[in-house]
Amino acid sequence: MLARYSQIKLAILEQIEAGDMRPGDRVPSENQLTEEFGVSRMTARRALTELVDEGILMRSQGIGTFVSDDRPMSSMLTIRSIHDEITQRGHQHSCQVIQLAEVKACHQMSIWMSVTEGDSLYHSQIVHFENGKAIQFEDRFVNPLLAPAYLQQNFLTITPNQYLNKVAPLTEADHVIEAMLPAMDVAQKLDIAVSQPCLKISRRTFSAQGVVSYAQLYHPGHRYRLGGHLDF
Amino acid sequence: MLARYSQIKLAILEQIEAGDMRPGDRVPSENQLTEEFGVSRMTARRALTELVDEGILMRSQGIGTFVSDDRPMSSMLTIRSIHDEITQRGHQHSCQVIQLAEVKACHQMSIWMSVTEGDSLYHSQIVHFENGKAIQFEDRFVNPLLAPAYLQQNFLTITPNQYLNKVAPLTEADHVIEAMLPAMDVAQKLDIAVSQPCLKISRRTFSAQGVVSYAQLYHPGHRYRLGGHLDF
DNA sequence: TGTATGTACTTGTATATACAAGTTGTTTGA
DNA sequence: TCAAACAACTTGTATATACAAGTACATACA
Repeated sequence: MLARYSQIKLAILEQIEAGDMRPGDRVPSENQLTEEFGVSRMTARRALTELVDEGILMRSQGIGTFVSDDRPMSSMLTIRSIHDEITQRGHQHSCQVIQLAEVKACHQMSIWMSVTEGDSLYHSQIVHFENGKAIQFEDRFVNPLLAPAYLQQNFLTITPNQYLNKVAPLTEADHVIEAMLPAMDVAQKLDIAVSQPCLKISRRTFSAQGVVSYAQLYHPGHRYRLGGHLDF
Repeated sequence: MLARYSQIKLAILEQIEAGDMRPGDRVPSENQLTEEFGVSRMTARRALTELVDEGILMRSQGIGTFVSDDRPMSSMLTIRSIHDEITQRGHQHSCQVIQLAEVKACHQMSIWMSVTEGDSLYHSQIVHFENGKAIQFEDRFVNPLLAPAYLQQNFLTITPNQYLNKVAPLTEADHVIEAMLPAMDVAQKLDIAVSQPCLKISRRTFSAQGVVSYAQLYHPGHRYRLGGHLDF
């Protein structure tokens, strides 16, 4: 059962999606939504406020709330399997599983993955190679409830990403990209010096049921770049 | 007169800024804030909710609200002025113009900017500061035909990005992100050691008339991260 | 000892209400 | 005619309240 403010959000989004409301059009005022949906003004307000925060709507005091302009905003990072990425370049992909085990969630991890501290998590560490050279060290935690057979997978034939996308299709993701010096063990796994900068991507992926996985991906700075293209 | 929920937000931000609360620390619960500031729970809640939306705090039902990792994040999906990015975090932006001149296009640059080798280009070098700390070294080449008054701008009041977007609205962009060690002169401008990794973004921006600008943006790895969110 | 239960906390959702503040159009009055 | 005042709308801020849902810990019980 969805929260009522979520239902109102969906109703508005559907109308925009269907073209019933176009950019610049006025959406019902808080009071109109209050009557239409039989909720209090604060609930209607919450729906509008969140849509404004998400960039879908714009509002001005005294005037009203409106559908904002279309922002096509193609995402610059599509989430692709490292395997596809490498083979698409015509190169050979191989990988080595370093660890595959069940662990207990520490405090930090429990917050990131929205589980209780001490809950079971699956943990995998895999190094990916492109033409024999290490190109990614993947340190990943997985929610066992959403991917119960994770530990039984043969990651030499299917990447974690591919598997997770199969059992719990992605609906959302957020990620952070940073430049850093690798810890000693990371440097060793990537076969680089500790003074070689790394590109690190920390990514949480969501399915409809919640956080599926938290992955930290380390790439040797001199062997890997991220590219993207934006249209406006 | 600031709204009370804004005052509470500021109070919390100041404590984080001052180091009284560090990443992972617990912030007062809604009820504690209610007593401490003499406001209703909904008002305290609004302060926390907005800080969560801004990525400053994280919260879990039944557990509490915590300070999240405090390094600045910028959305990687949109091209924004570094000035907006910094002021939106409530921080102070300043910058220093190192160079502003007309140069001849070298071979490499002529290809990147789709001009003839030897053609005139405008070249600027600017260091941007967040609360006095260098956060971006911007090395930019501009097509004079599309932004003829570029050299006359006062970049202390308008960033190159803002100006270019005004005279030649962006239609497209592509960029490459990489981790690297800074050259000596870059390290010096960012006031970091040459052994400190940098996040480098190389970006070409297009308007309807063609390539407007080619920029190389260097950020200290330990002071800057790129963040993004994807929906499917 | 181990398990269930209760309690006290946390955040999440929802309502009803009040007044402030900004905008627009109409009406009133000089 | 023109300008001030007003009314009717909008969103913005703030309170008091209630219950739901998730977590943690102590306590009671078998």
